Amino acid sequence: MKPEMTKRARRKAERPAEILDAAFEEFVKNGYAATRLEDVAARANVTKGTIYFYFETKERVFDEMIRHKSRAFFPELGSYAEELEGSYSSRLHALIVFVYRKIAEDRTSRETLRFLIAEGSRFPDLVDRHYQEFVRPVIDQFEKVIEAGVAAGEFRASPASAFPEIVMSPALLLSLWSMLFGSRKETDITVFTEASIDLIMKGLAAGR
Amino acid sequence: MKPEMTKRARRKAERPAEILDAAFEEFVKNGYAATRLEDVAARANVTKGTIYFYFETKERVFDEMIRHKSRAFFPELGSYAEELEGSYSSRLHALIVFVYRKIAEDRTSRETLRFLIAEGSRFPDLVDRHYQEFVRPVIDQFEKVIEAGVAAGEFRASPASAFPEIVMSPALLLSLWSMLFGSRKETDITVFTEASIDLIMKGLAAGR
Amino acid sequence: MKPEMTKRARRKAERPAEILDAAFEEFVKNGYAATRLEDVAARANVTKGTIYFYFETKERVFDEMIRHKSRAFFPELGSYAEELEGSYSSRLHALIVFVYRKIAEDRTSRETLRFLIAEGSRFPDLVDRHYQEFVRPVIDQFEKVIEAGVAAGEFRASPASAFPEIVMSPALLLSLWSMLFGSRKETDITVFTEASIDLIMKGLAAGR
Amino acid sequence: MKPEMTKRARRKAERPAEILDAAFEEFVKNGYAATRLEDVAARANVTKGTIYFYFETKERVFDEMIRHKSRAFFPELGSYAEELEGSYSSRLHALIVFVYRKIAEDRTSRETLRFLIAEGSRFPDLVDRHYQEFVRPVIDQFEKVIEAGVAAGEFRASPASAFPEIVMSPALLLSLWSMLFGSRKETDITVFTEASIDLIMKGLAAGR
DNA sequence: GATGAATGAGGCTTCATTCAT
DNA sequence: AATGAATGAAGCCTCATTCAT
Repeated sequence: MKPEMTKRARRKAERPAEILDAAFEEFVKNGYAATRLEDVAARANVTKGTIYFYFETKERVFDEMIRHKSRAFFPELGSYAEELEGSYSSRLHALIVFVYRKIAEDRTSRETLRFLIAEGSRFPDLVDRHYQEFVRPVIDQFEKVIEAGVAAGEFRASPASAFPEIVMSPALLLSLWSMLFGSRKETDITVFTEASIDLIMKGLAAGR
Repeated sequence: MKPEMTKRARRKAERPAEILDAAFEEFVKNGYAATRLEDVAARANVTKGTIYFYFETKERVFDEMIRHKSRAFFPELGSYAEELEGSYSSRLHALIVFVYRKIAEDRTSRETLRFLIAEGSRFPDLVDRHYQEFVRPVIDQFEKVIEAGVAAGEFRASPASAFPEIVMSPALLLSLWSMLFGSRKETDITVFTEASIDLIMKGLAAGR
Repeated sequence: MKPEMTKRARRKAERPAEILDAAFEEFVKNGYAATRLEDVAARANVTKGTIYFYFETKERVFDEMIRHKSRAFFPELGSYAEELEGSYSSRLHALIVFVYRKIAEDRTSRETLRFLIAEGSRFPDLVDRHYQEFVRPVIDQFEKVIEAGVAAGEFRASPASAFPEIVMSPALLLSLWSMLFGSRKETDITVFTEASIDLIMKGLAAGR
Repeated sequence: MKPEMTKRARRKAERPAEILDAAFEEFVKNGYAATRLEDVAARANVTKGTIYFYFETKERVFDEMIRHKSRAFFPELGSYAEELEGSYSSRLHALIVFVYRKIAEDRTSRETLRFLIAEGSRFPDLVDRHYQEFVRPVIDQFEKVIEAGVAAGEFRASPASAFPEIVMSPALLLSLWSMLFGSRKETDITVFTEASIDLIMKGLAAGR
């Protein structure tokens, strides 16, 4: 009768992801506490009961949603820097651009960051996991490239080497800016990115 | 019996601030939606009804709490840069230190930033106001100093001049870090500050 | 300083009545339960506390308000019919006009009737009192005139004599109409009155 | 276990009516503002939440309750007079008896009238609707019969013809009487009805 | 698997009432 | 006499969660 009802099995397999995608949108819109599971259900075209068939509680929905959205996030991350070639400053440049793409430009990661900031105290495990899986590895990548660059005489032995995350701080600023002022303050991402990379590179560069 | 229960008038004048201070703590702990006004009342040593004597709704309590906490925040801000003397790089240095002190080290401003991120969509006016009163003025200060420094030949004409806020991005990173990972990742603020300033200054410095 | 504050004593003596007048207006506007004593106070230009200085409870305010408004209502009632002269039909005519004036045209009595209907079950004493002081006496007046008229051969011995209040039913209808449909259905009171009296008189008149 | 707990579907279809019936009783007992939805729920053997599953607000419950109770009220009304035969005075007689039955004797309609009087200002739409659906049609019926009767020479061209509702005023008086004085003043409805009809008929009758 | 009616704890808000000043 | 800050009981409404179908 209903053509879209043909592959029931297929639907069934997709349901959880559909629910989590709907949950993402609703949680983005209202935050954790103010989101009603009923609205999540409506957006996913199921009923409240169905959500409880797949997830035990609202907290669980939120937690799984974050996992779901983070899943295919930085899979290539661990090895990205190793594939880079050329001068260390060009490698660092590539790495920063990579981070910008992930952090500042992508809506999902921006909203995930917002979730961590807003609901972190309610979901400390989430924060831990993100630190270990995403933040720490990224910092490590930066650290390696910078240290190697210093060793190679490309970068000076600046005190900033002790805080490699500084080089990604403009990306976070951009992310925050669009999170907070979104429509209010338009920023040309490309130009901003190049400007910040230019500043960082000059800041790190060895004298002469 | 209770010595602090002296003057009714004095209490009345203090009550709103007491309530807003209590509200700050509770909202910090649970976020807007998950905070119960009853807990705010208990923390302020009043009853629920008293809160409603001073504030119309929970939203209003939140809004006024933010105003209250922001009030004496950047009063000297507009004129700070003008009082600075010496080379432009030393002025910029002083300005960055000033911002660090305000943004990265102060718990109140950190949590206010968290509120803006977490509840901004529910309180768009708040975000507007903070942009106009705090963010824009700070950016303007940076812009003036940098432009003057460029004109004086102290700083190079870098593309970063178009985005003066970049120079405060490490401060925001630090603020975010302590917001998110607080206990998990201790950072030596002083060292971090100096490291980031060193990086920024070198990045802006005129060649030769 | 404030000229209206001169005669404090005078104010004091008038306060209760001012409060009750204000209460009347507010109770008319919202009904008993939905009226806030605070609004009554505001309308009377006093504060809530003052109301409690004069009246024990909200119920008491309502009760006294009704008494206050009913006080000078039918003082002449008991003796009105006795002062009438002429034919019984002219006396009845005068009596009906008198009732119309009191019941159908006067806002205070109309709203009092509404109070009795709306809040009667909460204030049974009020209803009792009004029945004994106003309704019963009026009916008795009608009864006397009608009986005398029948005895005199002016009116026929109709079964309606057993229910003298029937002759005032059009007045109540009019009162109800304006209570309910007020603006919706304008009725020319004078014409309506004369029409209903004409009908009643003809209905009571002795044949031939 | 509980035999009445049979079919879920059947319950679902019945619930709203059960709730509205319970609401009627509670609103009758206390009036709109003083009625607690919790008591309505208890009377309907459901919980508070269930009421909100079917109705959006307390106002909505009240509004729908009135609709529910008025629904099968005057369905035959529009055509009743047309089915009447015989002399116009016998038709009018039948019509008045019909109205008595509906208005003065029926508890539901009496309490509905009380609601309109008591809560009319809070629910102006309700008053409008009742005027258009019930009051106006009834008046129109009377008007037609009286005019035809006048044209046929059965009734005189009295000024009361301009206010046909006068003929139902005794019925409203009776309704009011039982609303207000209920137990206090017992009236024999049948006798009262006949007495008032006798009066009205004589009042309208053509001379000779 | 999915539904959606039903539950009930819990939070926001109101307001009659009190009482120190 | 009058004030108005403070109280706290009570009611409306929401929504996560359950469960019979």
